[in-house]
Amino acid sequence: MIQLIRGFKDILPNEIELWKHIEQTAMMLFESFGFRQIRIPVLEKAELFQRSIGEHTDIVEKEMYTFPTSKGELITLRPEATASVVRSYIQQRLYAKDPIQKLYTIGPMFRKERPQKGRYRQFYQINAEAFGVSSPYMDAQLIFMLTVFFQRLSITGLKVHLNSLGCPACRPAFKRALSEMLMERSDALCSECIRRRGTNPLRVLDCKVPGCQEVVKNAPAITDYLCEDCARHFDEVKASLGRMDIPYEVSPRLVRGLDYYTRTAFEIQTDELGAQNAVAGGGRYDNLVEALGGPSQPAIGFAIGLDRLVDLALTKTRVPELPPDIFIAAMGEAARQKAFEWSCELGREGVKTEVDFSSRSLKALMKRANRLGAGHVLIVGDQELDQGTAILRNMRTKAQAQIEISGILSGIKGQLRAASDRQPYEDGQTNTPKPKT
RNA sequence: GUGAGUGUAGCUCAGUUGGCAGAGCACCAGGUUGUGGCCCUGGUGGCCGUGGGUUCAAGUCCCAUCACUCACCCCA
Repeated sequence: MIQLIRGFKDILPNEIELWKHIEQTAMMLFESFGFRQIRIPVLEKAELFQRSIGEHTDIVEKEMYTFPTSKGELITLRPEATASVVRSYIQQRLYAKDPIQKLYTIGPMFRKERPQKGRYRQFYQINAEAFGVSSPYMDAQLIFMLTVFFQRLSITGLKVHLNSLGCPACRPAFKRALSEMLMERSDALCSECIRRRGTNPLRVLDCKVPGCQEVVKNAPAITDYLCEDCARHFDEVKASLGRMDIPYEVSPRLVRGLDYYTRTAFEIQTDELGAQNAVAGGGRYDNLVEALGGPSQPAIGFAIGLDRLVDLALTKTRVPELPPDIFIAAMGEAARQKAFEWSCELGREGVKTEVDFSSRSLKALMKRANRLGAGHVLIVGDQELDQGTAILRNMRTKAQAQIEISGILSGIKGQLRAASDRQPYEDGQTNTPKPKT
């Protein structure tokens, strides 16, 4: 048997209803906030990610799927979406029409990590990026939008972690102070952190090795080193969140693994998913557009981890079920021929129809209709064809009605409409079993 | 990349000191000759992850390998 690749997975129809529900919720909400969808490629030049994410990040150092083309150019399966959206913003000159662009995108990302709960080598994200706005209101609005999103899905138990990473004006001073402090405490650091200390000292801050945490406890806080502008920005983000009653926690050791972040960084975490607790994360990247060869435009964005969100939503979010409106149970070849024609017509007209073309007993057909959760069954055999009528059974009330075969399609639609008027969409109190795949 | 755990029917799992591979659910059929769910009866379904070794005999013991799971690292 050929198996799928390690860390990859199939998402089966049973789960897709939930995925669609989540995606549609996001799209509707984000569009209410002025975001528009963009679709970007899954493959990009390796250089795009190296330059945006940063050479000394875990992602670039060891997690990217990178291949040479036949011409020898290195291309990479995107490990994240922001770089591509920025590339598109620049390449398509979206800024020329209007520097303010609010964009969202949904799709798979790829990172070659060891898989575990909530972490796959192909995983899905919803990304939102806002270009051309430097105001802290934008930061707060994005976070607000995220919290509304999770509320709509009835996801509870989330916590917003907030930090500011400063800017090129103030971060170096902090880095220096941190680096010096880490040098003094070399004895207590893990080997990984000793290596990182030189290349990317910020990363030592969120190391979970007990020894390192002990050291980090007494480390300087970046929020104490912010320059005046960054401090004011951070204060305004916090005040704005407060104004909208968004609870948050300032986490001075939240640094995030991508180099391009400036100022605001945030993560939305849960404690219900095991070790992989970040459901969404993002931050401001005011220098990235220019660094990748575009105009000097600020930007901020976030990514939602769909796989993890689906895990949470599995127990929390109600998804409307969509069982068939009607199942056609036909006995005998002549009846099956009719069933074929009617099911084609009903499907074309948007009536959710199931039919079984095999020659099985009525009992077996009824059983199948029941299992599929069909609201009605149309029963037709030689007797019915002779009489020019068929039987329409309401599976919930068990009521059966004769229905004329001439003009049967409009007859069926009328009956279904009447039944759903009497029994409007409720909160799933029917005893129809969940359809299986 | 590192560590631990688990691989037996479609699914969840039993399988004793090594001795004929099992249960529940699901599926199919019958009980009811043309009417679903509940009940009863029967049936289909297995390279016991794979390869090697020990043994008269291996699902069981040993070695290797692959896969999955969880955790570390890091993040969505």
